[in-house]
Formats: sequence, C-alpha cells, structure tokens
Amino acid sequence: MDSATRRPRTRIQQEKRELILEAALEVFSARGFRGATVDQIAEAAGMSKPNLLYYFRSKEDIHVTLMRRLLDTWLAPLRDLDDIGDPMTELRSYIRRKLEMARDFPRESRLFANEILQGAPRIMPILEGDMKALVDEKVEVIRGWMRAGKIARTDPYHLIFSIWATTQHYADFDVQVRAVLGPDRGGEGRFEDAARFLEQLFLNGLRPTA
Amino acid sequence: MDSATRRPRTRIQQEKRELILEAALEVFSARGFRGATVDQIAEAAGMSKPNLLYYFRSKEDIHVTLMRRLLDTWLAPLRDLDDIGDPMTELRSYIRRKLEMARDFPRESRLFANEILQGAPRIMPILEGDMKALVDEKVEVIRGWMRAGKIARTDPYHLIFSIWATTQHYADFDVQVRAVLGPDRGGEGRFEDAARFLEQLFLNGLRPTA
DNA sequence: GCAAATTTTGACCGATTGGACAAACGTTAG
DNA sequence: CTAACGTTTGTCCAATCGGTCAAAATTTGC
Repeated sequence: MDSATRRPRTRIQQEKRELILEAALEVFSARGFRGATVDQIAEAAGMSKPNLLYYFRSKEDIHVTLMRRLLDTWLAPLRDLDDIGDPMTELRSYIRRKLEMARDFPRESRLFANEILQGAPRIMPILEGDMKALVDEKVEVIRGWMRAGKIARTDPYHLIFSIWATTQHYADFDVQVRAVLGPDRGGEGRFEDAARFLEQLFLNGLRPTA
Repeated sequence: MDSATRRPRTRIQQEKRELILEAALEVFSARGFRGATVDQIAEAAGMSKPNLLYYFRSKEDIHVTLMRRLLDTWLAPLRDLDDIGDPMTELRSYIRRKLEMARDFPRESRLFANEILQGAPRIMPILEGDMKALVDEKVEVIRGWMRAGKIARTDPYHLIFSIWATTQHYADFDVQVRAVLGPDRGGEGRFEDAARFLEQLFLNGLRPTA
C-alpha cells in the first residue's frame, strides 16, 4: 500500500503528516524551497529522513500540500469582505485582519512570498484561477461602493494590491522593519503603530471627494 | 597575485567582473542565493566556471559584491527626498521614482527581497547602520513637514515602509499582479494605473486635516 | 499470544554542487 | 624567437542532496 498517496486512514498517519507539515512550514519559510533540505525538515519533525519520506513521496509533495492548504486560509479575509456592512468599516476590518495575519502567521506569509518571488512555479494555475476569480468578484463589490459614492473612485485592483503589500510587508520584511525601527520602537508595539497608520492612510485616502 | 582580492587593475578584469555581476544579478534574482549555481552564472556570463572563479573568490563573494553595490542605488531615491521643495511634490516624486525603479530594475528589487526574506544574513549590519541612519534622517524631515502643517500628522516610519511596500510589490510580486489583472489589464499599462492609484492614495491620505 | 500489517531506520546510491589545480593558451616586451 | 605574465579550461574532488531499499522494530487485529 502506498500510504502517502491516499488520504491517511489511521490517526497516526494523520498526526505524523500534520507534524511534518508544521516542521516543513518552519524550514521552508526560513530558507526557501531550494534552501531547505529534507533532513532539516525531518529533524524539525523529530524523525528520520526515510521515515518522513514514508509519509510524503517527495520534498516537492510536502511543498505542494503545504501551499495548497496555505492559500485557502490566506485568502479567507478577502472572502469575508462583504457587501452588507458599511464600506469603510469593511475595509478597516479587512486591513486589520490582514495585519493580524502578518503578525500571527509570518511563516505562512514568507512561504507564500518565497513562492511568488521564484515565479510561482507551483501555484500559477491557482493564481490565474481561483485567486483571480475571487479578486474579480471583490473588485465588483468595491466598484459598487464607488458608484454609491461611499468611497473615492479609484482602481479597485490596485487598492487590493496595496493592502496586500502594506500588511504582508510586516511579515516578509520583518527583519528590515525591526532593524530600521531599532530596539526601542521595534518591539511588539510596531503592529499597533502600523495598524494606526494604515487605517489613517487608507480611510483618509479613500474618503469620497464629494 | 590574487587578482580577485585587490581592486582590478587591467581593463579586462574590470570588464569581466562587470560581466559576471550582471549575469549573477540575473541568476540570483530569479532563483535566490541557494537556488543559483555557479555554473549557471558562468554560462550566463559566457565563460567557464573556473574562469569565473578566477575573478571572484567564491559564490558568496559575488553575492556580497552585488548586494553592497545594489544597496547604494536602491536607497538613492530616499537620499534625494529633500526639505527644499513642497512636501506633497517631494512625496509624489519619491513614490513615482520608487515605482519606476520597480518597473525598470525588478531584478534588483527581487534580489533585495530575497535577501531580506532569508533574514538578511549578509546585509544586517548595513540595515542597522547606514540604512537606519538614513531613514532616521528622513523621518526628521517628514516630522518637520507635519509640524509645519503641510501634511497630516502620522507615523513617518510606517509612511516610509508603506511606500516601500506598495512600490516594490510591483517588482517582487509581479507574477501575481499580472496573473490577477489578466491578459488585458496586465500589460505595460499596469504601472501607469499603479502610479495613478498610489498618488491618489498617499496624497489624499496625507492631506492635512486642518 | 501471535501473525499480519504498519512504522522506523541504517546503509547506501547517483546526481549535483562549490571549489581546487595544473596544464594549456594567449599576449606582450625585449 | 622566447621568456614572463595574465587568462582560460578540462579534470578532478569532497561534501551535500533527494531518494531507495531491505531489514528491524512496533503496533494492530484476532
């Protein structure tokens, strides 16, 4: 039986696969796909390399599984951007949630950034498929807000890009942010400061000029 | 004689080193430090591997040289941010120049992003030294504008971060941007659209609330 | 308790990598 | 021509890597 190909049946397989994915997230996000070695992942997972390769066919297999799972949770905040509430409140919530994810899941953000930087060789179909479809859908929501005069008329695509860029920056470029802020201002409070700034920038910058 | 350690004397050495650095920028920015091989760089430079290693002691040596040179040009736009002009005009110029750099020198941007993502193992001293000093200096300029009521009071550090993040996003996450925009909107015009959006966002978002 | 199935590992392999080295090649000055 | 110097490359090496395999250890079903 090839236990790695089928959905794991036993609880041990489920747990071990979870353990490996957690270890792989740690190693991949810190060193990139090519910089990470199977041995490092195995050690981080507390098992031998052949044992790890008993649960996953290959290094690539781990990465693909990790990436597929990641994208789902990564796009969740955008999925929740909804038409029902007040536009400004919706946008503020979205920015805040994205910033919280950069703070609480920096490894996921860096793993994703690494993949995109390398040209997204493994997730390009998803970018052009589900992700584009989701963005297109939310762009229409934003366009509705603009037509209703609730927020300033501007390019919704680049609005989304700029929210992604500014929030993920605090995960992907964390070492730079902390180096520039220095020991006194670079503590945990930097996320509070960032939240305040981004809220002001976007809410002020998108206030309708009516 | 170790011609690689001393400053190159002959014109040939100067030219070959330049050729290698150009090739290394291409390869490093596309595949990261660990993903790039000396053979690939040598082939891109049109020479054999031992020949390349005649001009640079090691792969690391190439990367360090490249990185040191890059940082100088990379921070040039911020250096030019000056106190003399109108604040809003200064900020607009800065944003526009950074965006032009993302468009014209995406390899440099990706090389830098890669280094930071890996924890900046090779340039941390520069980040904490020259770069922090430069940012601190420009933060004071921006604070002056705020005290004079020329722009809204907000956190200057995070203002700079957000300009970095939004502009470099169009180089570092280029494949994602183009995948989401699709074939029709993802052409060269995307930089024009981005410039318009960012100008509106920042200039509107920073308008003094007096 | 025991046999079958599952899990774990030590040993190993072929491929790739960064780098060393000496011999060969080219160029220039006398 | 030729000696000296700078340049180029074929060959090689030790280390590292992803992955295999058969055997051992453990767990599970009865």
